[in-house]
Amino acid sequence: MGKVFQALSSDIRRKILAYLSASSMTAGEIAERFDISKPSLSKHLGILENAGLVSSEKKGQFVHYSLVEDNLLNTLNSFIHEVCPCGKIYVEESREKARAQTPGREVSQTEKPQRD
Amino acid sequence: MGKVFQALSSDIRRKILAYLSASSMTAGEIAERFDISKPSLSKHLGILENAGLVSSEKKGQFVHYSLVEDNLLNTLNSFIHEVCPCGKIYVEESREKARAQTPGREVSQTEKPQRD
DNA sequence: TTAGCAATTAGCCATTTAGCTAAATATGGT
DNA sequence: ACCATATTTAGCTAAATGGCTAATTGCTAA
Repeated sequence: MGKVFQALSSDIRRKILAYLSASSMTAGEIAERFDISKPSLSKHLGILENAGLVSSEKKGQFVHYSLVEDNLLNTLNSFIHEVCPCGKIYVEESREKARAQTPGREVSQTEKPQRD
Repeated sequence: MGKVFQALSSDIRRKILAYLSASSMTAGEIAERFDISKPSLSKHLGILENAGLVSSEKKGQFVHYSLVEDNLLNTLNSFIHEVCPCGKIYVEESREKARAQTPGREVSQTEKPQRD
């Protein structure tokens, strides 16, 4: 778990994860998007992959990278349970109540994403 | 948000957060628990406080530290929505289905905590 | 007011991190 | 075989991190 948080501690690495959220990309495509040299980016991708947040597949001379969503979600979730094992349910219940009482007004970040 | 992840990237700082999850403590009490000098620990507490993950209150010659649960939950949640905005609902639905089909068997980390 | 304890700040050193350029390692096309 | 392209590895430097001890600040109590 330390490796995951270490990986997430860098601004550019979090941006890379967000950039990969919609689709897989080659190392080159990612490097174009961010103002950084290819070797530097390669190292970041290596760190993300080593943390299990990203997976790579070589296709010919290209390497395609994609997000491993499950690892991210599971790690953050298990961390939350480690650190705030008791308080979480009250926060959740509070938000549910707020949602129920003033529907459409509670638009916090923690609200469930809409169904398509 | 960068500050929060930076703070979370350290092993000992995550341990401190976990240690504070049950109750507030003075800097000295925390320092006793971890094999580290008081000045070093003080710096860690400063980083956690600066990130908004911990709050401090001076009482006489002691400084009491306590966890700020909300900031942690909100930051992680908003990050998740940033990085996996679309896939999350499918993961959730999948888990709900699994839970419905084999009640009592699905005990993953992402399951809701029990009501007292 | 002076002694003593809690906590933080200052100053120092070793290690790690993040960036770069140049070189090496594929792979594909001619 | 040979050259061009994609990516990673090597090797370097500057800056950040994390630890320590010693010194400082603030408070309590004798």
